[in-house]
Amino acid sequence: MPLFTERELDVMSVLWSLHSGTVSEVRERLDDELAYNTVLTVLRTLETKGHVRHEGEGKAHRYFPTVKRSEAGRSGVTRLLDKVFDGSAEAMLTHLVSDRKLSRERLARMRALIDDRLRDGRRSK
Amino acid sequence: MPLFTERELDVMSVLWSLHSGTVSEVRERLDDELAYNTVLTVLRTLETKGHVRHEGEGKAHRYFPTVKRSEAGRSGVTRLLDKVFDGSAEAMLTHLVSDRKLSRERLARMRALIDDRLRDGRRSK
DNA sequence: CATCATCTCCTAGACTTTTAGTTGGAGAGT
DNA sequence: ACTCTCCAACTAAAAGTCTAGGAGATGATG
Repeated sequence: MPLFTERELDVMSVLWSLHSGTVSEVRERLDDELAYNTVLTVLRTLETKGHVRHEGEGKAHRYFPTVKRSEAGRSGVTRLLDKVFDGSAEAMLTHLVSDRKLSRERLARMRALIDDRLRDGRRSK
Repeated sequence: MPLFTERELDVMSVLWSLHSGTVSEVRERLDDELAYNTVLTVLRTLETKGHVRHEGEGKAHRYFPTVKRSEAGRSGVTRLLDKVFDGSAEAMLTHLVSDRKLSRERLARMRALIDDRLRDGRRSK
């Protein structure tokens, strides 16, 4: 189960959206202004932990996530669900849909997702 | 925005479910077997940060959460949504409903939750 | 060859997690 | 009253992790 610190998550977030990145590329996209070396350090820590790997690219290194967004997503959701929502998926969903500007389209897709599950369940029960 | 470390979250989780607890009560409910002092230290750290408070009870201290589950829930969901799911509530919902033993009843309630939002949205748009 | 970007090595403060050892009070026994 | 034991809190601190970045080597390129 991948677990990230705050800063590591910032960096992973950038890598997931770029698919890969050099230290400079990551650095540019971060919200906070960090020194080049700081970003490099975080990437190396992530590499030690096995969450990213790198390849040489000219003189620079290009880093790739080895953990998928969805894996991190799963463990994050599980953790939050267990520890904070005491296993109540409804409680968590409430926060997900409340007080947030979700378009009708998005909400409709979300409902469709649940409908699908309800249909599947009927058969496989 | 309350932010908890791993261990702090374990302890908060127990406090939320018991509503309050002494060091020993919390200790007994934790999954990991920690020394009494370890739990005490975590509680004191949480108190310093303002996430719990305590009252005397005989010679012992009784700790109370000062942060509600729902507050922690909101910030947790927001963080996960932004950093891991790149703002996609559907993607997050997918993890919430997939590959988990959710009862029909629970799924139905979840759908109802979204239906409510869709109805509200129609009026307030 | 000088320069610029990037890497490697290293340091350091702050925070987290864990625990050993100490203090003090309440109740039980003598 | 004195001492023993038990419990809980407090003190102190070791060990580990996280965050941040300086100093200097390196290598590609003008």
